[in-house]
Amino acid sequence: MNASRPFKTATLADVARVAGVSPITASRALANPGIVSPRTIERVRQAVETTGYIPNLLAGSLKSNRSMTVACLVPAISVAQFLPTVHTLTDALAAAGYQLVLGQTGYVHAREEALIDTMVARRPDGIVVAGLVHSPAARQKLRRLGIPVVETWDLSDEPIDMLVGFSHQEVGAAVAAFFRRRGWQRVGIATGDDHRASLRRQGFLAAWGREVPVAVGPAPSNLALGRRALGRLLQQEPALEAVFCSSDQLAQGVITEALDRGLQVPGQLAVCGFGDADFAAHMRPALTTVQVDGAAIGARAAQLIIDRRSGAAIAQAITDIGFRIVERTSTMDAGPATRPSPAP
Amino acid sequence: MNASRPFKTATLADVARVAGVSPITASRALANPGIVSPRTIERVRQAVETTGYIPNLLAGSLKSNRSMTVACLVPAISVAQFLPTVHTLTDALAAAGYQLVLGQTGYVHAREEALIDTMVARRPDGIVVAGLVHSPAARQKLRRLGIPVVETWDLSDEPIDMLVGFSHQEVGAAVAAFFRRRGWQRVGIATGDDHRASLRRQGFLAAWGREVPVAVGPAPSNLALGRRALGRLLQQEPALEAVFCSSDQLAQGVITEALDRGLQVPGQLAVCGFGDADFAAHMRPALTTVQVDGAAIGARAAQLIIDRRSGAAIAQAITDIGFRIVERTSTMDAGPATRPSPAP
DNA sequence: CTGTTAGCGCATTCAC
DNA sequence: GTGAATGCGCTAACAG
Repeated sequence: MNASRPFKTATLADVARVAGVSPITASRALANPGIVSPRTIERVRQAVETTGYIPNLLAGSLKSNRSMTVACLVPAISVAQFLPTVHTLTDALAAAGYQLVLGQTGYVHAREEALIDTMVARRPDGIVVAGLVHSPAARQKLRRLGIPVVETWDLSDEPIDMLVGFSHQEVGAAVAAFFRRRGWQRVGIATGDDHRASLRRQGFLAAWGREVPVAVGPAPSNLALGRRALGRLLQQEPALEAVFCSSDQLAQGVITEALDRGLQVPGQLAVCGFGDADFAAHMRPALTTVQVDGAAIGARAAQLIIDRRSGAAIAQAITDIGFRIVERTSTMDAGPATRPSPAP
Repeated sequence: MNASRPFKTATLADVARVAGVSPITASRALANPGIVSPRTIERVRQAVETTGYIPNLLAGSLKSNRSMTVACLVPAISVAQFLPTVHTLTDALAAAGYQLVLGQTGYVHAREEALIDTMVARRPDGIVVAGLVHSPAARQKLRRLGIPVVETWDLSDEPIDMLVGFSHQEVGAAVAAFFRRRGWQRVGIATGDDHRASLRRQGFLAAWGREVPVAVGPAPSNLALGRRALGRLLQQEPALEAVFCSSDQLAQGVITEALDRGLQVPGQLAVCGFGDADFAAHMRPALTTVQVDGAAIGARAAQLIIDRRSGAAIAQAITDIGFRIVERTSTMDAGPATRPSPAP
């Protein structure tokens, strides 16, 4: 049965003794084989085997000041949006020997600060944040500490350190322009209440030029919230022609609710999502959405951290990864021409 | 600009000097305030403030042999199935001062072993695995090390240490019994190729008593794979009445494809998923599925690790968390009676 | 290519 | 209630 007390393992000193070398030679044989003779390496390798040695990275980190960990802060791991980023980040870092320490801020800014303190106490070699760090105190602290920080999934002129993201206002503006090109007049927004979704809404409204019906629900949004949102939008605007949703999950709910109410999508209602989730292209109707390469964000964030720690110069501290609108069935053939006369 | 070299922080010795006490007193004031005088605590607290001290948990861990980290191994973070477990686990552990270190095995058993080695090198106070650890070498190693291990989302008579899960064979058998009660004869299975999905399929087939059409796709499954799977099932059995899917995402694909082909769901085809994803109850038709309390698994796993490390006796090393079939619209009103004559 | 010395920052153990 | 000494396991820095 597994005990509650700490477990005892062979140390590097044990390995060195068995191999008949000094501890530092054993250390080098394992960490830096290039500068040790092949015969010594082999002896150490065998000693590792017989002793069942497992290195203690905690001890190594203390001396070398490199913990080989990277902290990753997300609002909640269940937010589908960030999954490809976390996935790729984890893999890319693991390939370079880093482990990812996960923290959830829960969309609460106060917790963000406390969480950063806890994370920093473990001396991560870098911190990757989904979104920007909002607490000024936390920003200042991170800047002073000089830990490599990558903020992601957003854009800012003054990141704490490095940034990989895109402009949510531009996303909103692009969707507004797209809706306008289609000739839709009566449009609405179904959105989560998180920071980035709000930016997209603002961008949309600024480009659109006048107020439109908005249904706001708590983040993270899902299909059920989308269904409710459409109900509220239709109350405000029974002749609704198009809806911009802050996530594909929300869009799926809007479409489900529309079809359930006998509204054709497309035809009577057009729907645009955000995120290009794996189901977006394959649902019926196929969902028009804003595609963001979340995996690329994770890969670039990992590279930035690794480069920074290896002393390489960072050519570009801010990367705008962009986005594009993927037009699919959910926004086709809808518009004033095909729109039946508005309900009373 | 953030530097690539290690950052320098005030140490506990600095705090002690500023507070005019010895380092160990400063340590106690922060970690064990109960045995230090209030005046001293206040002086130390102020010294922490002025120095900007951030404790180094790495150093503390080395001495105390408690890293206050827990390793969590999942096939891939993007597998929606485990998200509630990881979410709850992270939060429950954080509340007790533990941080979660995330690792992805990628459904590759060889990587599982290497990943466990890497994780163990950081001396976690516990390891939580989504699923069972399959590599015998890794099992043996973990057992010998005596680290608290919680295997989850599966059942076994001989867990490495502790276990919180349920029987996938029983799930399959329960769905088979459910299908039989409904009187369906021509049933099929759409499934991912991962271990647990295979167990559910086996359980289904054993209870069903004879072979049925099966469409297997790569894990993790999604909507697109579900669409393809239905196509293949219909090739094998054009008069298909009901499909058991290894995930709700897969089921969503099967339903989408069915509706797209003009098959009514329910009415002509019944579909049962697995997992009770957030969208299952709200999609149209509402999805009948197997509900598993993933958050409860995470909460119990956290509790087990915390109890074990605090020396508490573990009353129950194996917890069968169970499951239940949630009947919704997707399996209603379908059956031989309403089934049109089979296609040629 | 290998070894010696020293110390990372903290908490345990023992003393007072 | 506080302090001094010691060492957790490893690696940087310097020597040879």
